[in-house]
Amino acid sequence: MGRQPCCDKVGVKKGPWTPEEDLILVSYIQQHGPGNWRAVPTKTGLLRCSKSCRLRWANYLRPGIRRGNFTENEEKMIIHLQALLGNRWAAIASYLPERTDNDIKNYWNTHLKRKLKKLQGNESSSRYGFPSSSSSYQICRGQWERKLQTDIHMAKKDLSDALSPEKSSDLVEMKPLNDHTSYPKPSGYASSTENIAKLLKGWMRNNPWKMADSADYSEEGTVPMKEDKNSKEMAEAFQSHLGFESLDSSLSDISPSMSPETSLSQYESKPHLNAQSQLSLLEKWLFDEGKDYQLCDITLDQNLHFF
DNA sequence: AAGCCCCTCAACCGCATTGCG
DNA sequence: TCGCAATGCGGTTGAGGGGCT
Repeated sequence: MGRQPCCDKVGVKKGPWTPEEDLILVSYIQQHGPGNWRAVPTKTGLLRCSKSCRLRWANYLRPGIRRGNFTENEEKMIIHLQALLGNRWAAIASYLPERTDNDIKNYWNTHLKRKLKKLQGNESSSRYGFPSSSSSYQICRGQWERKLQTDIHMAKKDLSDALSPEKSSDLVEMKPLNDHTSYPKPSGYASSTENIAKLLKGWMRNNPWKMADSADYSEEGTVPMKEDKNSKEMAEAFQSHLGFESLDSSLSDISPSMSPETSLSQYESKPHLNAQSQLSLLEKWLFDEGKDYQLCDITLDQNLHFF
């Protein structure tokens, strides 16, 4: 017996979303918060299936998404994570909080895959300058796996700490780290989402499940601009909780601290603290390992072994 | 200017997983 | 424990835009 379709196919609209539909969806989520997608089409009158609504929100309308212009560091992270995790785009995306899995997947398929293949043809010219013997590759994988286990263990510990009663209240109040980076304006129809951004303005302010700092949501997809002393303190506390110093500036562009919107989305679909913890751990690992352990022995062409 | 080709990315499809009664 | 509904995820498609001839 076949699975029931997620929605009645009759009368369901398909294809690109119009600005009007976006506005309807955003206003609904503004009032009710994301989730219960099944109810969205009936409650909003949108002729879209629940999955389409969820996807539209998750990949496009959700605040805090950065689109296009992947930095070189992001590129490196994606390449390494893809080698490590395979095509688990959602998992990879959890390490790049501003990127959606769909975006990463598209970027991989359209840019990186080709790039790697090109480089494979030119084996001697490893862009990252790593050796490519198979033995070092095996050692490297083993090190990656051991390191991953350690990180998972640490992440679990973070989680259990976070869930302990005496700490949980602190964590609820923990604010995201803001670096006040402006997100680039989306392209294409996305520019129409300036309207959406305007609609979203004040959303966090009125939202019962809003995050701290939300009152400063600014126009056109930028993150809040106000420096909050408390958030700095919390950021420091957070980093000390993780047990290492601030990431260096090379990381800042791939890990710009999370905007309230991002935090919101993480509350929606990603484990906030744990994901952030793992993110930081992995970032540090990815960019330190190359120096300290020569762990990044995997050349780009070796990544091809994984797909 | 017109036609063709290629690339990008938003969105769809279907399977997997999770949650709940 | 089971079955169903809801949600998540990854692969794939196709519309639209840009570049080239």
